[in-house]
Amino acid sequence: MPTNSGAPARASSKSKKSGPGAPKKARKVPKSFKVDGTPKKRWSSAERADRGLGPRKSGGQPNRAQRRREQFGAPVTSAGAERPRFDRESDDRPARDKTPRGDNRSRSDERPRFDRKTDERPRFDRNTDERPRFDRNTDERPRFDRNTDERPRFDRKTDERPRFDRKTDERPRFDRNTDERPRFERSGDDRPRYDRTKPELSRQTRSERPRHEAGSDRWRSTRDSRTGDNRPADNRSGGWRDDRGSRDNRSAGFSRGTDRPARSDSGESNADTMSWTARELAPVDTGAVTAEHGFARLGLPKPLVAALISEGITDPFPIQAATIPDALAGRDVLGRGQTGSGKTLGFALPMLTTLGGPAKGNRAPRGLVLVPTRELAMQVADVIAPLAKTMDMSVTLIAGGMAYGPQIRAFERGVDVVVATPGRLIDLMEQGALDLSRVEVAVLDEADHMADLGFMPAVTTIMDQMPAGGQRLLFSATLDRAVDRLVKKYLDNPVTHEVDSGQATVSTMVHHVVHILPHDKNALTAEIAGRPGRTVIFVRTQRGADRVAEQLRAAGVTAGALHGGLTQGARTRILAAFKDGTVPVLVATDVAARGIHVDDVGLVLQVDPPAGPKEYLHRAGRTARAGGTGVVVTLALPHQRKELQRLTSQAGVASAPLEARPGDEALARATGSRQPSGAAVSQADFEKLIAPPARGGGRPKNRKDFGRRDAGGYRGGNRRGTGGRSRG
DNA sequence: AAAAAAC
Repeated sequence: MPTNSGAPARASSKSKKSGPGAPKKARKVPKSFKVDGTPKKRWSSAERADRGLGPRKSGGQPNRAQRRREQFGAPVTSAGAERPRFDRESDDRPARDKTPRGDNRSRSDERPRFDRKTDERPRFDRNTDERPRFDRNTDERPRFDRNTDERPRFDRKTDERPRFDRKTDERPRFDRNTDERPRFERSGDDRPRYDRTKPELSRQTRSERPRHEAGSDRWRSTRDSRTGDNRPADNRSGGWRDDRGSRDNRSAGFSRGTDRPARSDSGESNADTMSWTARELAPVDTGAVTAEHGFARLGLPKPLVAALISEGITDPFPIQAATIPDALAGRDVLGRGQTGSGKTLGFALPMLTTLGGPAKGNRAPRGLVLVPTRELAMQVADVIAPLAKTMDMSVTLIAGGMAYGPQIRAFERGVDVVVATPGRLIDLMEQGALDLSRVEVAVLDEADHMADLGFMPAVTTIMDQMPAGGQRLLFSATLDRAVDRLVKKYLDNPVTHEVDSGQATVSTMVHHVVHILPHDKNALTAEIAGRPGRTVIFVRTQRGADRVAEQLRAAGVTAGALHGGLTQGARTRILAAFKDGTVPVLVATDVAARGIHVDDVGLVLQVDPPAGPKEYLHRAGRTARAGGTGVVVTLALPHQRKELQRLTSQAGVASAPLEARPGDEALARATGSRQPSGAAVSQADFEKLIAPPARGGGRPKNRKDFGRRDAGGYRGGNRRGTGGRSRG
């Protein structure tokens, strides 16, 4: 040890020597005692007033011990002998007890501390104190006498109360043999709603299907519908797949429901789901396509090229030009292209071309696209479906939060391409509704994300169901070593295409880190969100999204929250309202960070820092898509500055930070920020804005999922949906 | 650590 006699090291304080002559460090001495052990003078408020001082600030408030002294008299007085424990000179505690307890304890040192071994708290003098005391050895508190106490007590060994044991659970209320409620049986599944011979049943809403204790929170979910928090109290990080192993877990409320009632709309049906139907293209004239056309030169068939032209897509983007030929050649491909650079078509076009057309005979899916979120699944399916249609192939969207019936029936009819999120796909696999044994082309979109800890088990489960040797295409804007395990296990001699010219983000994107003060955060958020044009705001948590959206509406900015804790219907509606401009500001968790394309998002505001450089790039990538321009603003509180410096530097977008207070002109020039109106957007008005969208031209057929009660025909189509939300 | 992925 260094012999720093001038400043005793922590270990050396074992030394008894701490008297007046000893070297002192201020922090080693309880601050309310002088170094010689006598207590410091503490001014009374009258004395403070005499000296022209105001009341004590919080740090100077008497602490508990001091208040007690004032109230009960002072066991600790200037006579040091009366508080022997705190007289360092005469302290006779065992040496090890005199080890300093760390600087953070110094404040409390002025108060009698409780030492389990040596404490003889004066305030509870054994001889005079009348209050019942608890002594571990002798106490025979009458009210808790073990022998005479009549109250039922809990004894781990003999207690008969039904307790929940994961393995041996025999809770009376869920007795397997006597319970009458319809029950999920893994084998011999007789769930009525999945009876494939009676498709009508599948169309029933969940609330109409036989099910467990409708409305029973214990059964349904641990979701807290008041706070909007869908997180179960436990098992938050265990991975949702793990919950699937035990039906008992589910019955005991360990599940993670997806049917949280919409906020402040608690009367609404739980079955607030999303529907999807393939978009259709206007008929195209394939005769107009020449072999000289950009996409045709890549080797794509005429119907596809014609369909692209009809969509206004005439020339391949670089990532498409790079990956399509290799993919058509049957190679496994790792494709990395900047956000908004056209990766979806980069895998969709070769996949459809390879599949060539509808299968003859067995029409189990031959193409599979796996994506991390439901919204992205819908978006990808929306891109692929019309293209597939031109080649007489069908595309099915398989994702949670949607009715089972259409998905199961789709497989009965025959499907060529499946676009799916992992959870529902596995669910259907386990039901036997889905056969992946004929998949020829499998795509992992956002592959690096699909390879992370939370998704990996589900992804491998699915990949393992597909025949080995099929073609695999992995795409992401941030395709890094995270996918190595997947590549090693499932890909064969893949070719990598990285089309970003070394640039992390597109050149049309401008990045600002804005240093702000904590109390300015809400005002600045509102000013930036109040800019004209579409804005996406990212926050870290679901509740943060709800909160920021609410605050923005209170400030007069029409903003809606999007996160995984909402019902799927609510998710779909708010995204639709954002896309059509009804709601110009979307406040989202990272559920919207990847892949989601909305035209003309002019600015991405990160109110909370992203989790990492990849998340930064993906969030930022919601703007400046397909050649457009965009601004990315990241707010940085003082304690986040370093972190953001590191993040932006790792993401390759570091730039000189701005400092801004509300009303800042430089910020206004950079972002278009402006003072919001201040006229709050009421909850009722907001809910009108996100009323069920008229998807697919608003044909009643497409709206049935918003009027879920119409199955029996006793109620008109979307009545319930609009009626429920448009009141008030 | 959070979010996301099923009912």
